[in-house]
Amino acid sequence: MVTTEIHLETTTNPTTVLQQLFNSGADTDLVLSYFDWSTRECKITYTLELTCRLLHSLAAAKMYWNIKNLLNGLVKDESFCSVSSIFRAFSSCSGDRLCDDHSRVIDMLVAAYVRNKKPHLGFEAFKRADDYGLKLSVVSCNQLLNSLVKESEIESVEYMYKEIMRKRKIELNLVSFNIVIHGLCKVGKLNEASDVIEDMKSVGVSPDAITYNTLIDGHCKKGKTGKLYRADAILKDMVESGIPADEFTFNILIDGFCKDGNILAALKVFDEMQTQGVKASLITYSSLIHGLCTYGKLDEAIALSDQMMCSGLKPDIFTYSAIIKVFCKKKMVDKARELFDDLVKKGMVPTTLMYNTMIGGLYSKGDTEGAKRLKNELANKGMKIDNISL
DNA sequence: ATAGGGTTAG
Repeated sequence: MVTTEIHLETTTNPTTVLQQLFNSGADTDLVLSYFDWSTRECKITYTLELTCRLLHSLAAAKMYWNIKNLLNGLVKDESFCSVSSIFRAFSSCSGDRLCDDHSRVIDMLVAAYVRNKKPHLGFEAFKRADDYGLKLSVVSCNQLLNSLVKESEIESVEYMYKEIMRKRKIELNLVSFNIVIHGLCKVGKLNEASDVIEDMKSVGVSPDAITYNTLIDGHCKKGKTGKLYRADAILKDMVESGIPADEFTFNILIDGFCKDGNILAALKVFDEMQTQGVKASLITYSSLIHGLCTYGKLDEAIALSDQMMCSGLKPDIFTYSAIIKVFCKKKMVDKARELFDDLVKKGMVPTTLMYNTMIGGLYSKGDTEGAKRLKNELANKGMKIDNISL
């Protein structure tokens, strides 16, 4: 049995105690206990250097859960430590060169920024990690890329992608490529997205259904004339590569054709979907019902919503919204009102747009009283009608 | 998983 004796000089300064603990080679568990206890009881904030020294010890001891907690605290208070100060503290607290343990802490720092909704700081950390020769993991990179896509920070996504591909130290995987392609499609950079598909193939990563679906959706949502033609061509590529269209593919195409005003084509895809044994979902029905409503095919829309109910699907807020719109447009306001009450009863919260639709429907039927009641209800929730349209 | 895991549709 090994016993470590620690000789502490009589002192009341927690910083001195912590330093002595480090220098005496105390167990990381013990150092952490003292760090936590003194932070809590003495309300002390240690210097970034000491904190980083602790983080490094924790990494060496593989105490990752503790690192995660500590980093969460650091990241929440960004006035206390900038990204650059953290890196500086790391290089000054370690005598030797930065090692794998440092990489791991910095990797977890990036993940902490993402968790705390600060992707721009994660991006800064990504750049600095490279300056300091630290290697991030593909998991943290993907988390960062994904949060940058969500924030529509596509320039940063492109920068990261290009740097990683140029330096070839981090090996991107299928998910990484899919995230980058999604980001590019989101801002309409469809050619760049296709280039990424070529890149991934050249490094031996094969596109999957998500890759193709993302690109197809990109073409449906962007581009003017012939956009569905291009989407169709990608679908052909997809199937030829041995990847069959799935639920996402069909839904993307159906919505694409509906938004393009080509209801017949959308219905054809809907048929094909069923022929191939892919089950229609709430998303399928809400796209179609919405499309049919927009182009005045109200009876078909109602028939489809009946079909949906019969298939055992329970409408959600999106499908309710589409069906209510259909009934209002058909001046079957009682039926619409019934559904409106129904969804509220089920605990769903109507959107302002749905109130607008209902109020518009009631007015067009001459039910001024009913319209006023709903208007008041809306006002009581602090919401406002903008424009009433059907 | 040495911690941790990310992507597509209304």
